[in-house]
Amino acid sequence: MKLNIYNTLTRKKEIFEPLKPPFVGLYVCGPTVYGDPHLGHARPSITFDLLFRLLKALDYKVRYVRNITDVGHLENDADQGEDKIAKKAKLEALEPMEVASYYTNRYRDATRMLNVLPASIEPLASGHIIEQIEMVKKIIDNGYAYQSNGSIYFDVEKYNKKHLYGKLSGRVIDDMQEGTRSLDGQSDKHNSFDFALWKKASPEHIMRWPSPWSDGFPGWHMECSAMGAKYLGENFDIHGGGMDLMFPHHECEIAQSVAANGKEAVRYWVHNNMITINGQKMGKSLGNFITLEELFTGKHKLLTQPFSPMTIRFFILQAQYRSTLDFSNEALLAAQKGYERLMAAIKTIDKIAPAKTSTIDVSKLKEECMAALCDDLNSPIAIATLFEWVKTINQLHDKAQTINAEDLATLKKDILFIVEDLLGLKDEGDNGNKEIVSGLVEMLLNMRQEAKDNKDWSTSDKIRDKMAALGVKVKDRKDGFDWEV
RNA sequence: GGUCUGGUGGCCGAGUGGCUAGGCACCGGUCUGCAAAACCGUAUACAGCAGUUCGAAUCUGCUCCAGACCUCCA
Repeated sequence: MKLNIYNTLTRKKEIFEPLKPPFVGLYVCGPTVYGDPHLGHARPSITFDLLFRLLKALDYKVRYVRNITDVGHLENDADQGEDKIAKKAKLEALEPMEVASYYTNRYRDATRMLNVLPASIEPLASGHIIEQIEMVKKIIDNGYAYQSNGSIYFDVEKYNKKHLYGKLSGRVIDDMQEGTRSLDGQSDKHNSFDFALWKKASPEHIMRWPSPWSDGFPGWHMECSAMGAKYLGENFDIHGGGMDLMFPHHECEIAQSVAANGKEAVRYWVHNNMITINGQKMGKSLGNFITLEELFTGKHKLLTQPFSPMTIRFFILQAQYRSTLDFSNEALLAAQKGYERLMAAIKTIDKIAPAKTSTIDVSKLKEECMAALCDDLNSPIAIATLFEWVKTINQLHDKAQTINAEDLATLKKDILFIVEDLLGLKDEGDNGNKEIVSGLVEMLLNMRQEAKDNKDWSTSDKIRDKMAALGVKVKDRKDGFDWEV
């Protein structure tokens, strides 16, 4: 089965053909670590985790590179633009790397909870300064960058004469000139749309490295080009990220690669859409985001209850990655119920008694789910298919249909493969359910107490015996009961 | 202003020319001491207008509305 994937570059779904099968190079823009990971971050994490899992299931040997941006990401592109990490560090009186490490850990914790597989390589921008400097040198040597007050800028106009700047985002350079004319503080740049490859650090700037041009730091777009080339080669298969990165970030990456190496690096550009809240993009700059921790704990004014990591994952997978997905308590609650129903059905499989013959065709499950996922990661269709099987499983349990032992084994194997291995959904089980457990035990024992009060001894003994069998010891007292596991 | 998406039933969300996903919620029924679960069934929809077509949610045009990007954002 072949993967069909939407390529932003061509605005079409294309059959995926790796450059060097069976190897696949996948690069995805990770977070800039200056704040807590939020629901928006979960989207690309899960989307490309699904792609990673699917590619592996298709027997490709995948090298998945997901970077951590810990330097170079400016607040804006003007000369006075402040590095995001440095700014946060100043605010909290910390070493910049302290900030970066803290939020990197927070990000890793959150993605682990979402059952996102670790990337093959998770490089830090700050660990690849040399590679970035080397790439800037190449661009300068090829005549596509100029120096200005110790900073190096990419000469977009010159590049655009030979190549097409804007091919990914559909942007035209002449239009852009008008749109951004009003910004001040760009005296170092020849044109407003030129972007920084290397920035000279101001005296108070802490994060700085030596370079042939000045003590400074690399521009944001450099890191992905440099690290992608380092770990995946000058030519690789897939580059992913959020749609909001399409311009300027990814556009600049293309220009940098062409300017440095004479060819484009990426074959397939894949972009996930945004999560919205009340129809508006959820984003740090808009201040309307909900962090993942807030979701997991329910501590946010917009949340009526906590939502588990798997509920979030299921919620995101219920939409196709190229559509916007609107957040609401109602939608999350629906996702939670649906997820629970799916998990319950998987447990029910073990209770089905095999029959001599099957009235169902088990082979279709895996086939249809794989076909859906291979069609541009259509996880909603895969999930819809799963729910048809949830119904079938329940019917089998009710003996409205029959299944033989062999098919039953296949059914279980395939459904676990789709749900756990591909979609990455796992049973959250009893973790952290102590309150529920003790609540349940108390409730049972209170019921038993009522039975005892009514002298319904058979019931009360039955409850005690069954609970004992489950490992709950009941101790009667004069005025009630004690219990322990 | 430029570029680009999208508007599907109470909510979320698939679906690119006929066969009208799926989840959640609702309603009726079966089952059940009651409840829950499960099963069976019903209902509700394609922003508007015009056009193409035997036939359009799906194609074309226009209108309205919403959103994204054009400064940083996943």
